[in-house]
Amino acid sequence: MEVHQLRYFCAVSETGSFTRAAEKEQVAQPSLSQQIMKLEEELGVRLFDRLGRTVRLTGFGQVFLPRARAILGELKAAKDEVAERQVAVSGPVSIGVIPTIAPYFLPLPLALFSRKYPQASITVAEDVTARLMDRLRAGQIDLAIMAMPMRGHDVETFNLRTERLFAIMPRAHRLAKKRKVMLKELRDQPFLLLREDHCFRDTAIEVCKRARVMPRVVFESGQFSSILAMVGAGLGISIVPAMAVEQREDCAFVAVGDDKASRTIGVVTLKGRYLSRVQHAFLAHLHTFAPKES
Amino acid sequence: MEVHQLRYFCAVSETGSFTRAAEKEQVAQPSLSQQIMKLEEELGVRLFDRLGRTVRLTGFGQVFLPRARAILGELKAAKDEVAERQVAVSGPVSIGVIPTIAPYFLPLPLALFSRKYPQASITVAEDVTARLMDRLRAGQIDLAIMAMPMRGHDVETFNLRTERLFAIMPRAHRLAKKRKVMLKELRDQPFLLLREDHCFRDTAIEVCKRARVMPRVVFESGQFSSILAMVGAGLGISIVPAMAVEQREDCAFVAVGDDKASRTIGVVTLKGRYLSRVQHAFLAHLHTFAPKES
DNA sequence: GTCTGCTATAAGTCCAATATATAATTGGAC
DNA sequence: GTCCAATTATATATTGGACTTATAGCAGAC
Repeated sequence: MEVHQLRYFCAVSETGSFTRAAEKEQVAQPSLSQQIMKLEEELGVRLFDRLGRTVRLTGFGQVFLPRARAILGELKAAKDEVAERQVAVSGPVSIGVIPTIAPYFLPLPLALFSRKYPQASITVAEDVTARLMDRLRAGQIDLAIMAMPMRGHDVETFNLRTERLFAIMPRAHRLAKKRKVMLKELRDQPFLLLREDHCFRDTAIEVCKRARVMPRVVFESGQFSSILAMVGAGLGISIVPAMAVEQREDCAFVAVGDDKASRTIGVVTLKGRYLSRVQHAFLAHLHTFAPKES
Repeated sequence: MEVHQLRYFCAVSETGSFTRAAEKEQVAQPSLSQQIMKLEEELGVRLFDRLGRTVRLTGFGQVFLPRARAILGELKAAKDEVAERQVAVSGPVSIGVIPTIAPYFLPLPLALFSRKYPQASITVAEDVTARLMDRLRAGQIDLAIMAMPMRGHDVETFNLRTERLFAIMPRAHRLAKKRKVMLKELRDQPFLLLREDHCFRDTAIEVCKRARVMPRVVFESGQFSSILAMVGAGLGISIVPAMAVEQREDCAFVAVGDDKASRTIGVVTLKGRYLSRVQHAFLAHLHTFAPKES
């Protein structure tokens, strides 16, 4: 049973004639006759009574006609819906962000995009890098915002921004008034760091290592705000990226002067993943937050 | 958009692999790949993400899948319904009968058929010959039972039975005691006849003409029972076919002795008209009431 | 690196839908 | 009855498209 057979059948039903149906369907009459016969053969019943001058539906034809029409209608509807979704910048966008970026970077781009495309429904999943990558590969999220570089032959990335690191210490700390601090000056200070699965912990430890400093960890948390509060309480010091810097009564932020004491964040997508119109639009939107390429 | 493309699409969705889908659909994998690509091209979107080892539906694919499944399901349902109607001796049978046959002949065959095929639903249209033929040609009735012969290149007929005619007169009539009567003996009798559009009126007049008798009509009706009552009341005499003969206090029935004083009834179907299983069964059932062919 | 498993591409085959031409049938005019 | 117009069915040839086989390309495992 083929689609064109159904089309021909409906055309004959409507015109009441093989000849006129053939004209309507832009096909030679014998071809149409054959296809109708083939359909009748497959169904095992005659669909039309050929009464010389005129052609009329049999009882079976009358039963089959509405179904054939429904099927043709649904074929068109299916096609239309896809086309509709294609032109409309609407539908779901699912993004993943690591916790050390989400609260600082995301609000603005998200708000701007939502205002530009009110039809888009964005879902944000906040999770650590490893699990975000799992979700990305599983197709659960369309893109992820995380720390760069992210290597892997199955992903594509671009950078959003690179930010300096800041040492954070209690107001009363001896280094608190400096405009800049070198990491080696922080040697032997008690460190407050993120938990192990957070990638910024690795970043912090990495830059320390580079400065020949082995941080002594006295507190671990899943978010900067806890760390800030603890530092403010005098528990120790820490390192945070620029975007986590905020005005606080109890804390002082001092730029880290070491070379390469920075974090780069960027966007990761799965290579070969087809993105819908909205998803693509969101990606393009994020691109506007990226540094100009020269 | 072709049916097999939808089948392939669903198969890939279910198996998550072009190769396994090809096996399932009994087709070479490249062919299946081509058809999927063709479908994607027609829709203008990618339906699958090809991610090396695995294949996954895109957002569009997820939208399209339920619709594709529905369409395939309805194709099958349409086919099944036709097949169902084909094997089952059930459904509508619409027959037409002239009023001078209906009450006498029809009850028995109808009852027997209904008992044999309880699923069949028979509709009887009682009307005069001309209008029955219109209905037959319009496809409103499947067959008609009427007086033979019925000529016409677009119909097929067979005879059911030939019956003698009977003169009907009041008990007190001078001819009432005879076993046989010739039409010429009825000359000058007041005649009660059916109305003009009833064919048995023509039959009666025809046999009279043959006997050189011009009936003087004093009453016309649409049914024999009225005529019988009037004859019983002494209004005059009439002629009826054998099947209309019944025991009555007030009437006497005397066989008409003239040659060819008979009526033949038969079944008419439209040539080239397709009959469903039940309709055919009813036709065959009527055949069992026909005289044996030698 | 090699091997395996998967999809895409290439080239050729073959069937089925199509077109053209014509026969067969019917309906209507005469 | 014959003849003509209209319609569908049949015959034959063509062609387009789905199919096959073979192979390339690519990712992942080892």
